[in-house]
Amino acid sequence: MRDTSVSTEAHILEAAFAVFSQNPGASLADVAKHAGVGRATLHRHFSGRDDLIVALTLTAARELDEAVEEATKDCQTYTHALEVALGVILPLAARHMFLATEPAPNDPRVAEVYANQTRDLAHDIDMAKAEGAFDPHIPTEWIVQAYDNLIYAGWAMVAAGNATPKQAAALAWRTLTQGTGK
Amino acid sequence: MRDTSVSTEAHILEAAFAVFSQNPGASLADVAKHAGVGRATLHRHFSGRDDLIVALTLTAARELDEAVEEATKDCQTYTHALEVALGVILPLAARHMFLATEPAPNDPRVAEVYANQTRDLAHDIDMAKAEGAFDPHIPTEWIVQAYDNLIYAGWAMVAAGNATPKQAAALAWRTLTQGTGK
DNA sequence: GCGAGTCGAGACATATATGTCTCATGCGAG
DNA sequence: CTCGCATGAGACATATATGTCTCGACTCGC
Repeated sequence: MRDTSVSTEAHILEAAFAVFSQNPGASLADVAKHAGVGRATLHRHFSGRDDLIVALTLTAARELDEAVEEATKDCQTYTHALEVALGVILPLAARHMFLATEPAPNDPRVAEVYANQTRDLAHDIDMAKAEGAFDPHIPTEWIVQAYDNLIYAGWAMVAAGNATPKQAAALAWRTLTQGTGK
Repeated sequence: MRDTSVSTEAHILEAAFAVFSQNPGASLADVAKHAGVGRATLHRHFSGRDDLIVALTLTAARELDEAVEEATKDCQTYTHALEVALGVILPLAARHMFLATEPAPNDPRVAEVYANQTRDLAHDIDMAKAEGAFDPHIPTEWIVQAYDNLIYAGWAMVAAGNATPKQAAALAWRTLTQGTGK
């Protein structure tokens, strides 16, 4: 048996990230063409659009987890880990952010992934609160929202050519922790 | 001649805001049904989906402009005006935010509206910088992004039932100006 | 009451995305 | 070399949204 299956799936997923990032409404034919595979082949690996989106979501979550894990493994504090994580998440946003606007397939695995991400982030923020990084009177839910949306803002800055990923991450972290005041 | 045309258009636009807010991918048939109008009637007033989206965009922009104008007309400083504006924009976000994810029709009027909004906001922020509200070393483009995305974060808080619009607006403004630190 | 204009319902045609199927091809394992 | 398997190309059927058209009913101004 040839082992091309795995690599074909990977190619399709990679093409899907590229195509959907630029045009979230692209057709599966567009994805197949960009992947250099036949439309039928795409259907052999993913039963339909929803299935593909689910696979993309799980892949994106795994990429994020691995990148954050790798980057923060030597961090001494939760606060520093959150800052470092922001720096590695932001460049990946260009690949992943379209999933936020995509109509989410009603899949339990996707729901679990999102729930886990939010829960883990809330946990780390609570720990950082205990370290004194955040005002304990501010709801953790708000800091989660602000964290996510300032990452999005940073990605928009990079996309508009107004900052490098590093600069955007620094601005986002500074704004989250100290605001934009003097 | 009956004057029902204007009111019919208004009904359709209102229904479109309601329907698309909950499901950005809804069909025009859904909009017509929700408006209590025949599908053909919708096409008599709006040539197609793109035309409808353009009308929604222009309507939303006008609503925002009027609300902000009215709320800030007595403000003494640009800084205070930005804070007040944030408070009136946030509740409207529930109606308007789907337009941000909608594939934007390539219409010059829409482009002009967005350009004006960004330009005006950047101008007000520059003025507020001069008043000392923002660190002049931070790019105005970033503050624009942070302002917009913290509004979105506030709307998400409200949508999740974690805050009232007033509370969310206060959190967004506090975060923008002072961050979430102690 | 009358006519003009608008409306709701629905038939009809069209476009596009989607999903399935077939068949010849190419490539690697044995 | 030969067989097996995944593939590319493309035909085919289907579903859904879209856009146009017609027709009878309604309402308002006159």
